[in-house]
Parts: sequence; C-alpha cells; structure tokens
Amino acid sequence: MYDTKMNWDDIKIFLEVARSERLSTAAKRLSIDASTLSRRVHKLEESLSTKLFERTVEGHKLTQNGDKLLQFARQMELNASQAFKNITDENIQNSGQVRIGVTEAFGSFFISPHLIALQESFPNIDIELLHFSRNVKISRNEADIAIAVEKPKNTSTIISKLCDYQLQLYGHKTYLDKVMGRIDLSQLSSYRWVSYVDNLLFTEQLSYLKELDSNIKPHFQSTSITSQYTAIKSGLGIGILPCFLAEQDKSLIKLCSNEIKVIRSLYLITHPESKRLSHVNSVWQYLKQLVADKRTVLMPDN
Amino acid sequence: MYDTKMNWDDIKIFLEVARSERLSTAAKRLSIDASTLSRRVHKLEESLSTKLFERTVEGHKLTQNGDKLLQFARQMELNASQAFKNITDENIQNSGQVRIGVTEAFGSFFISPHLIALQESFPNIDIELLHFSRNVKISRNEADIAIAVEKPKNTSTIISKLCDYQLQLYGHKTYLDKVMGRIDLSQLSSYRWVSYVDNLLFTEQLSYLKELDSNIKPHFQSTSITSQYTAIKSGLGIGILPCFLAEQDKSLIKLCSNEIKVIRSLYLITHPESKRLSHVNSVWQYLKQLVADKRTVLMPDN
DNA sequence: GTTAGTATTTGCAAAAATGCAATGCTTGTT
DNA sequence: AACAAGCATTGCATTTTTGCAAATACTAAC
Repeated sequence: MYDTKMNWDDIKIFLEVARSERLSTAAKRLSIDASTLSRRVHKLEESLSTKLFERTVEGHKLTQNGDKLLQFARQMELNASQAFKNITDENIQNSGQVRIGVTEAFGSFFISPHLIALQESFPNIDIELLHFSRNVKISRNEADIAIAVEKPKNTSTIISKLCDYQLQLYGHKTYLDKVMGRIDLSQLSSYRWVSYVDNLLFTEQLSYLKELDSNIKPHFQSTSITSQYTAIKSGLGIGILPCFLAEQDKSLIKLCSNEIKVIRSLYLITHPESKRLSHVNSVWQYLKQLVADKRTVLMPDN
Repeated sequence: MYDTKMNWDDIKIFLEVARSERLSTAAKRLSIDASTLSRRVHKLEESLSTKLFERTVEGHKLTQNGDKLLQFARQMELNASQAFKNITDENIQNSGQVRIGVTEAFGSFFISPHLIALQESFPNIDIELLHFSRNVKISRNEADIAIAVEKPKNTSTIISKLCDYQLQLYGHKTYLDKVMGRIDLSQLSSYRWVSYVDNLLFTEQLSYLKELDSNIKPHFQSTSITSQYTAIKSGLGIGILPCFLAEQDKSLIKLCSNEIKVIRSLYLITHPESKRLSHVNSVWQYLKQLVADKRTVLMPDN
C-alpha cells in the first residue's frame, strides 16, 4: 500500500510551514519550537525521499513535490476538522457528509433532479454527487455510496441490486425522414449509428451494438452519453439510449421497440465501514425508495 | 478553527485498531507495541474528549463517535496514500485529481457533457464533478475549482469571471394553449409560474421573479432546476430557465424574448494553493476555452 | 567592512514516547 | 476449581523527541 513510516502529524505541521513560508512564524502559530519544526520537516522529507521546500532567503518555498503534498494535506486538514466538528458538536442525529458516486447518465438525468429533494428530507446530511468517468473505487473510499453498472469484483464491499433499467433504440425525425421513416431490422448496419467509443469503455456492459449486429460501424462516437443524446437529437443517426433519459424528450422517437430492447442493471455499492453510519444508510434507503417510486421511468414496459 | 492538539498520526493508528478490532493484531500490523497503541488511542480519545471504542470481550468496537471519526480517517488515509503515490511515482507531468464544484444546472447541462472530452485531453488528470446545493467553500478546500453564480466575499481566493449566461421565459405548448398562446406582459401575475423555493435559495442571484413583478406567486416551486424544467415541460406553467438548458429542448417555447431577459454571470474560483498546480491550472484554462467556444449557447442573443 | 538583525540549524539537558516484562482481567478447558 | 490462553493495561528502563540556548548563515544598513 503506502509507506506507513510517514508520520501524518508531520503533514499537519508541513501545512503550516507551507502557508507561513517561514519556519519561525509557523513555529509561533503551532506553539512549538522552530528547531523542532525544522527537524520534523526534514524528517518528513526523508520519509518521502524528496525535498518539499526550497530554503531561500524569502523563506520556505514549496518545491513541485511540496505543491503536490500540499494539495492532499489540505484535504486531510479538511477531513480532520470535519471529524473534530462532527464529534465535538452536539451529536446531531443523522448528520454528516455522504458522497454518491454515479455514472454520467444516471447521475445527470435520474439522480440530479431528485438530489435536492433528498436534501430536503435530510437537512443535516450534506450530499455530494460525484461524477466519475470510471468505476468508483468504494474500497478506496472515493465515495460513500456508488451506483455502478456492474458488480465490483472486490469482496469487501456491500452490494445490493438497485434496479433494472431499459434501453431502447431512438432517433430523431430529422434523420428518420432521410431513411423513409422506417428501420429495417435486417439491414441494421446500413444506418448511421451513434454510440460509445468502444475502446474507451470502462465496462463491457455498455457495448450494446455488438449484441445487435457486429457489423455496425458507428458514424458518431462519444464517451459521453449526453453528447450521444444531443447527436441523436440533432439527427446525426440512431442510437441506444436509456429510457429514463430519452423518454423525457418527446422529440425522440422510439424505434423497433419490441425487437430491440436492452436491459441493464444498476448496483448500489458501499463499504461496511460506511454502511453502518446512520446518515449513509438513510441515503441508501432513500435511493432504494426512489427507484421503486420511479420504476416506470426506468422500465417503461413493465 | 479546530483543536490542533489532535495528533494526526494517532488517527492513522486509530484506523488500524478500528479495522483489526483487536489492539494486539493492530499492533502487529503496525509493528508497534500494543502498550504504545493502547496509550495512543487513549490519548486520541482525550484530545477529542470522547470515547472512540467500546472495549468489549470481542475486542475494540467503535462507538458512535468512533464511527464518525472512522469516516474521515478513511478519507485522510486515501489522501495520504495519494500524496505518497503522486510524489514517489515518477513525476508524470500534468497528473492528479481535480475536483470541480458546480451548481446543478450548469453542472448537469453544460459541464457534464464536456467532462469526458476534458478527460480525453488530459488523460492523467482525474476529474471529479461535485454537485453542491450550496456555495462550494473553496477556502475550506471542498473543491479545487468552483463555478458559482456570485463572487465569494472571501478574500483569499482567486476569482475570474467565466462567462455571462442568458435566461429567458419558457413555456410548453400544453400550458400556452390554455392561455391562448399569448403572454400579456401587463398581467404577468395572472399566469401559473414555476420557480425556485424562495427561502431556500442560497443566493439572491436566483430570485428572478422579483425583478419581473413582485406580485407573482409561484404555482410550482422546487429547489431543483431540473425539476422546474420538467414541470414547465409538462405544462404546469411558465418559468425562467437558462438558455443553455432550455434551448436544447425544442418542445419549449421562448416567450417575450425581447421583453423578458435575465443575464447572470458565472465565476471561476480557486485557491492560490491550488491554482499553481499545473493540472488544476490546465482544467481552469480548459473551462475558460470551453465557454469561449460555446458562447452562443450561453448567450444566444449575442 | 563592520555591525545589527533575522532566520535556520545544532548541542545538550529535560521531557515524552516507546518497548519489554509483568500484572490483572476474562473466557474456555480439563 | 484450577489452569491455560488471550488480551489490554501498567511499571520501568531505554530511546526518541522536544525546547532552550548557542551557533551559524545570510542580508541590509551604515
């Protein structure tokens, strides 16, 4: 993992030196002796095998690596102060920060609209929606709750199926007019397709086209589902879109709805260490309830 | 701020005890003596004036406050390991994590679609989009770059105007049919309005209706702009929407476009400590370029 | 060129933290 | 009931860290 010889407390004092740019003033602010400070900074540099400061006449200036450390040290400081605040403040029930990691489409078009309602239900919970372009690493604590299209291999996580969602073929009038308003199922590869950039997919779950017809060569590719949506809307071609995204836009026409139908699942993932926190669990339950309520948006055919 | 007497390194060892649930095994894993461990855990508890563990026969079980600390301790661990990785790995130029804090509308409808392109331009930069429902506190390091509708009062931040964006009055055919397809400017308060929940606004910048006619009483209110969008779309009433959101949906009709026009600005905010990091600066520049390229989407009339 | 001033580092004694051995506590076994 | 085993804690000698004072380095002013 990482070097446990690094003393986290030295990072705390590093922060102060980086900000004061002067060992002596940092020492005063920390109420420790400048000599101690000097020695501890050197110790930290040794444990990282790098120089963190350039000792100039103008004081301690951060090196490039010092800058890098500063970035994370600041986050550690934020966490430490949040921890302190959470613990010493009168224990407000069901309060704290919950970071939800989502994929683009589900995040922007399904969760986002209900995020604020969630915040109204739990005024003391601070929700953060994180858009990751790859799978969130719950085990690495990048988020408290992840919503993913595939189950992580990782064993140390709590996984619960959130829902199924349906995807269908959609097109816009502009393009359909060009192809006489009909899609011939036996000639799928002759149309202009909008899809993901194959080799940039972080999961096989999104390679819909291969399931339909391996001969299809997409005409417009994007790693962003929103871009695909916009492309289809502007008549660039046809493509597979989640119904919860496409159905809210009446200008899109559902095509071959009985023949072409893709079902995918979403999984709710968390870490045992997070799950037992009441506020994380509240959000978990809320999300479960939300998809239950919006079942018809996710699976229009059921 | 917070108690500086808290030793961050004690949080590191706390983590191990919380996970091992056993002082002795935690000691082995940390290669320090169990007695030291015991003393340091007690010291941490003292400095926080709280009990972190319930010492039971089954080992050290976290208390409620222990759980709270664990949550933040895990994040600190992630940060520490990222810092270590970033510094010890061969210095890959322009790499690292950049957290962009955005508001709902701009995040979901403007940034999100281009987020992946950004990631393609800078493959070594990890982008995180954070949706905050309030102003992001850059000074507290909640994000590396914030995009906000008003300048923060805080002096210690770097602020740069990102762009102006235009908002207009929109409605859907469903509702317009009910009011004979015309909006009478002298009778604005007689229509059904969709808007924000006044007293929940985190900034005055979003109280558009007061500027138009103080007599308007909204018929549908939501703190979520996406919900307002959906409400207007479904014919619940008319409302002010950002053009970059509404223009992409041809089913919405722009109303009184010459008479009712709201202009707002967005500001790019960062912290001096972040700004000098090359990867944060790269993203900053990218965002500047992006709004320049998409000028017409943000300000259709110019 | 000398001197005063400020800032960081080093020497050393005092203070604090650590490891080891021993103690006390509980549980499960004979 | 006695005993062994496992665990957290305490006493004490040892090691490490700390603060103070002194030393060193460097600049700026006269």
